[in-house]
Amino acid sequence: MMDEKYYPEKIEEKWQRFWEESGAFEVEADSGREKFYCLEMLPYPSGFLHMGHVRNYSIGDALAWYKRLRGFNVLHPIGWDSFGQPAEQAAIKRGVNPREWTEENITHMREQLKRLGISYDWRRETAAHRPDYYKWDQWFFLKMYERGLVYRRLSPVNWCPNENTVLSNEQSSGGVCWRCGAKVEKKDLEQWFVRTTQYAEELVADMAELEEGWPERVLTMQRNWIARSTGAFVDFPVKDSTEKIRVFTTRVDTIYGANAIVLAPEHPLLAKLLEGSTLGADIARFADRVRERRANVKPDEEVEKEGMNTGLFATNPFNDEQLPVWVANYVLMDYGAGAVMSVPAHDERDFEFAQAHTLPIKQVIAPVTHDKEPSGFEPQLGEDVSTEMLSAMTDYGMLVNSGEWSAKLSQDAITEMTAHAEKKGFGGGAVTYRLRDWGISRQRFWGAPVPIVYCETCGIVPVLEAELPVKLPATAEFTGTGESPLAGVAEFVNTTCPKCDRPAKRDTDTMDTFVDSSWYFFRYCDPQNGGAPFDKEKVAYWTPVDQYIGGIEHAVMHLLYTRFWTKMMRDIGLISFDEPIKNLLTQGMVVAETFYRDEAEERVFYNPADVQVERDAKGRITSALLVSDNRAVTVGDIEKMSKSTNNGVDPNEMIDSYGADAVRVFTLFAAPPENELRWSESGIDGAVRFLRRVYGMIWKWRGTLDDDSLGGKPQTNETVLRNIPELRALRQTTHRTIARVTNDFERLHFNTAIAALMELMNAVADFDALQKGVAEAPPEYHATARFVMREALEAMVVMLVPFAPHAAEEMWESLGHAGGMLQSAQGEVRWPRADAELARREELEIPVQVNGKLRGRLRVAADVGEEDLRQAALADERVRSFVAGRDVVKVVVVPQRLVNIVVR
RNA sequence: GCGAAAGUGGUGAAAUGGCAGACACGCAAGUCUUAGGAACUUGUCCCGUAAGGGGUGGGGGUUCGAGUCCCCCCUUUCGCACCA
Repeated sequence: MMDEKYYPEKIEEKWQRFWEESGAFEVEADSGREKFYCLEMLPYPSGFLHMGHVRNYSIGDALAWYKRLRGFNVLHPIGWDSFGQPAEQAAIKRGVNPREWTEENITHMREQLKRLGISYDWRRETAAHRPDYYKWDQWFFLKMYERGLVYRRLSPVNWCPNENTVLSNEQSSGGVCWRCGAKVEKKDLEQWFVRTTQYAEELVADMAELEEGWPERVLTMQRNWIARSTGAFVDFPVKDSTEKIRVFTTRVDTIYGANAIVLAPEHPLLAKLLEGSTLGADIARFADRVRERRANVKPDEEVEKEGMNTGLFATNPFNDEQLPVWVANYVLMDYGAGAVMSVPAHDERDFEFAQAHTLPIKQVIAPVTHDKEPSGFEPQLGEDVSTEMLSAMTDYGMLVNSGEWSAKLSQDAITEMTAHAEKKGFGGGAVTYRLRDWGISRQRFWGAPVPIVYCETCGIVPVLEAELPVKLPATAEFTGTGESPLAGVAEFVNTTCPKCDRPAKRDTDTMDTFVDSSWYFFRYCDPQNGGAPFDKEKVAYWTPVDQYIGGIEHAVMHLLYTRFWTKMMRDIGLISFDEPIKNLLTQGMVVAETFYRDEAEERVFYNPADVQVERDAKGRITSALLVSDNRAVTVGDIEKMSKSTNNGVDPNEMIDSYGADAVRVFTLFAAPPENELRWSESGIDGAVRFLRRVYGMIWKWRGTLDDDSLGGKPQTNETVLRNIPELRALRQTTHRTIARVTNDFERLHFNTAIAALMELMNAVADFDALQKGVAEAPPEYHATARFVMREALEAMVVMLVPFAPHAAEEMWESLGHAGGMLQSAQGEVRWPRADAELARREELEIPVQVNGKLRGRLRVAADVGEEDLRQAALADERVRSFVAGRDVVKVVVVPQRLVNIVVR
């Protein structure tokens, strides 16, 4: 049955077949059992698994197995984020059909996942590009349309000139395309938007629920992205007009220091107010220039503040001062009110602007902290301080030069002045967010069609629910021009109006793929449902997700959208909680060494597999040779695995050489999951070595553990145990290891869990070596030894399942358990239980310090009392030599741990 | 510029305020051999023959005791970047 040698290929194939045939990982909702929903971020089917995927799924699988062995009903599904640009790029560049391309990729990647032996319930597999899935994207769109949560508007969109497509704000963050890095331009198009801002407040507030289970980093990023800001709005009446200019400010306390009102170049009032004025045309030109400049600005570039005086004046409602109205490039139309009051003395940007245009600077806040120097100038209250002030003073302080508000503190003034503005009707408190609504229209083919029809008589008409899905046509003409490909498919475009039945045209845009991924893990709970996105009861059982695992790159977009989607689903009555994901683990990147040569034209990178590294006596890398020509290559930086640096490794090749189990063990052992994982070929060798040692030990002992001929049935014999320390010691190690590994799993510290198993293996090997010397021992000894060994080996094998499931199943079977690890559990909890009594050390080694320095060690019984420990420490000969001739000031005794003698 | 996180052997790393470096990789010496990309044994933070001393980016502090807590600085990584 079991081979003497460890042949991963054979074992892995055997158990993968067994799992599949026995439906080992297929689960159903069962209200009688506690559930655990373990989820990994679904992959885009690019065609090939990379090491990042391997890491992601190895982490998830370890946890899923652990929870299963602890008796949980574990939902562990997978699917495909199969809409999106690469399929369409392939269509444009190589003329392949996106659907066929996608399906082939899925088939290939599914095989790769199966070779890794990840324990998915494959019956629940979903794919975004299939009509039975995207039907529900469209259904959600209609639901949101009914509730006014999606709307259409003409909007300057972020446009990637390289990929000819619209990008969301998030996707164009920093002014570059998130995927290809091209400079983003602006273009006006009719777009569909999801009103994410309607939930802005909740998206911030509910983060309190996530503090426990989400990385602080992710919460910070989301908070920064939403950027809730409280302040006030104030209306400034325009002189000689009935119009008012509204500004938003967080520092209404500085309003007496305003020297101008500054509008964004796109501000709608400009055109209105300057109608017929000669300046109007100049301003329009200025606005155009600013816009063009903005589109072409490089990510790190500092843009100089430019502005134009409009000649208009607005009245400060607090003091009736007439302020000039400017237009400037640094004011943004889509934040706050699109206009600001410029207070140069107390705002850095306004200060810079005032400097650039030699505007007066008036100080209205005086510093109150005495330990802080006023920022570089002596306050000359009431004067223009533009010559003295070297930088803006943005701290809170005491109001000066502010009429009746003078001498108040900033914080109080903000509250009172906001109330005043509200009472007088020219302002009030306001909260703004940086978060924008989510533009979901894409001029793309490979996505879910927007279920909307345009009728000449009825206007914008939603498709009837019964008519869903609006199916994508088989193909379209892929020109790559940025025009929606669907617009060229007459059979698709031409339809009839759902309301009046007359000829009408369909929306030819498709939805952002983040729509698909916003709710996919709800669909896993009920993937075949034809009448609803999912059954409410099934989802109520399985969700929320207990543990989500994926890359940090989704910290904002995906994870924010899915939080929004959850709240929307709650409000349409599908679910009853606020947050979809209880615990989030963001795994680090997989990185590797790079090797290169600088050739005449370019830098040529060589794959680490083709390079031989030389080391010195300390193990430091001294040089590297390319194996093929035996000449040196330069050792480069450690970088994320990528094509451009040619430092990637192919999971398939790794599995071929070492087996899936070893790949998984190494992946989890080499670093904690949040850290970068540095791929190392020798590291994976170590993983194989470890598995081989365990396997060899099982092979050696497997038959004899049940063998009655030597001393009878293996069993514990209390007398033997009491008298033979090595037997007690192995039991102790076994139970200590169980406690450690269990605890490590709860903290998701897989690397230390594996280290603990390695230690147990070392202890087992030592014990095994001892057995040579006790051949003549009495039968009771052997019976007990076998019992102790069985206990150690079985615990080790079960705890190894989450990391190396194939090898562990094989070894479990050879230890005499038929039917597989899960089946043989028969509803029992298979995970071993640590017996605290057995794990307890009998004797402790207590370090003794003198003035904090280690001076001796005491061997004492584990239950030694505090006073006895103190006496023993003081009596220790070595310790005494350090204490002699000095006064003992204090003796600190930490029970079970340490003694520190303080002397003078 | 703003914000966050992190700095520990040659490397990946470990350490509820209590023996710094577990477990591995690499390296060194050795054993065996069917000479391998095997297995096993031993050693491996630094200085020192040793006794001993030093050591967790640097500096200060709290404490009987600090890799761990607090303050300042340096470096690196990540996120945001005219958000009023």
